Amino acid sequence: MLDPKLIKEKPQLIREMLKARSVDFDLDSLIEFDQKRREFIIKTDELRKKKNQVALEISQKKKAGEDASSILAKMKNISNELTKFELEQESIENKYSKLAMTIPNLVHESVPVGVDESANKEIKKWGKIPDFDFKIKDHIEISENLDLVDLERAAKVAGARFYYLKNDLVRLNQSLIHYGLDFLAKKEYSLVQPPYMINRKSMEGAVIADDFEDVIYKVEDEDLFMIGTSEHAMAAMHSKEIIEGKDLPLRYAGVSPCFRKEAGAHGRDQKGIFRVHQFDKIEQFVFSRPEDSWKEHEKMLGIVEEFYQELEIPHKVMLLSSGDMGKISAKTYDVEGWMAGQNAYREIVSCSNCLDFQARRLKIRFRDKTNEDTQYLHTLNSTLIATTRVLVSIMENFQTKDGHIRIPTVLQSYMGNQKEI
RNA sequence: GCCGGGGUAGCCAAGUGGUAAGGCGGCUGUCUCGAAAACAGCUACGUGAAAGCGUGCAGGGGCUCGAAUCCCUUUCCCGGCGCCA
Repeated sequence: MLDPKLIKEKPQLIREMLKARSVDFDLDSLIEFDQKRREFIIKTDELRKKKNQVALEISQKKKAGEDASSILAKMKNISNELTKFELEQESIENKYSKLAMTIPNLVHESVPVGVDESANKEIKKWGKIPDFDFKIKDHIEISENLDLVDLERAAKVAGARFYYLKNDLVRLNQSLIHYGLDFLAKKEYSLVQPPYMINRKSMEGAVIADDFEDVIYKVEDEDLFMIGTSEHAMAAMHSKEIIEGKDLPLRYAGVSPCFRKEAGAHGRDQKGIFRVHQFDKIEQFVFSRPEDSWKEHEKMLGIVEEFYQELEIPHKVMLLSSGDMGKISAKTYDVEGWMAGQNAYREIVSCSNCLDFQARRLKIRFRDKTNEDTQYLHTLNSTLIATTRVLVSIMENFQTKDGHIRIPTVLQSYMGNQKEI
């Protein structure tokens, strides 16, 4: 959600944002609803004032033991009229907020303007792409040969885009998680294992309507939705709270499974465990003072870069264009890791600053002193590890001539000093 | 799951149908060389240029001229019992 005052005072700024994102949004209606909404507030407030005055009169007459029947009739009329006004006001408020909830976030000035990923900008590149002196396999073939993944039975039991991890790949998955948590704990993140299902209000605060349809699974007959990432549960964690300024920034490392419909991805990455309905993830989530959020954004990216350098995964950092970026984000870096089997860099991390967009929806505020006006804080999120994608990268980049997988050095101690799968 | 007790402002807390007590913490002002103390005002959200006005007593609904208060319902917390990995 954007600041209604900003929309009212600088509609031109909003129009530019919509154009940069190539988003079709009925801004004129929103402005009109907002204006009507304000008019109704004034009208109903006036009537309420009258009602309070009459109620006081009644109370005084009754206390004095006088007859109040003529005023009672007057009061009944005011009450009826007020009910009508309130219904109308509620209806216009609903129209306004429903539309306001679908407007995308502002776009930071450093974001390249463009319609899709072709306008993304490469910022950095790290690591040497591995050079193989044998014919390499993709992760599907490797995992079949070593009995590490069973896709066929998963399809039978759950459907497409599911998998059974098996044997040492299960251990490698757990090792990645363990290593990632230790890594963030050292950076003074608080570790959080959130609820894997959250209610509608919380989900709507963290996610924009389109994504709701395309990625979020709903639990039948319950007000519960499966989280698409721990970001969703962590964003809502402090909803409706006023945080003390001295406690900011709050840095959390969330670990959870992630559940995604992948409804818009038909035909893409159809095979293997690269794009799946369920995977484990460690996520960085930061609640920050507004003035610090850009600094925090770069800091999160730095942590990600350091992590993948230690893991020895060649990668590049992409700055997403206005058209490719998610609607809740004002600026997003993707980190793309090398996947030898695809001979390509593929997305493994997404690192975003959402400014006060989620905070407004979730009413997360802060202040330094108790009498000070509250201010919305800024929220930021970044993947540290989406395990399945990192597993693909490790399997493909670290494969050996004899068909095995070398375990990255930093993970070996987590695997009982095992060096190879 | 059952029985009982609860949810009032940043925190504590009074209030059984007629304008939301009080305290703590905080801010500003007066005073002071400065501070403390004392005193006064302010200390949720909306609207408004402002004065002000309105809303707000866990959420939703109802009865009533009028609801923090009565009724229904949902939810969360505490205690007890039951069940359970």
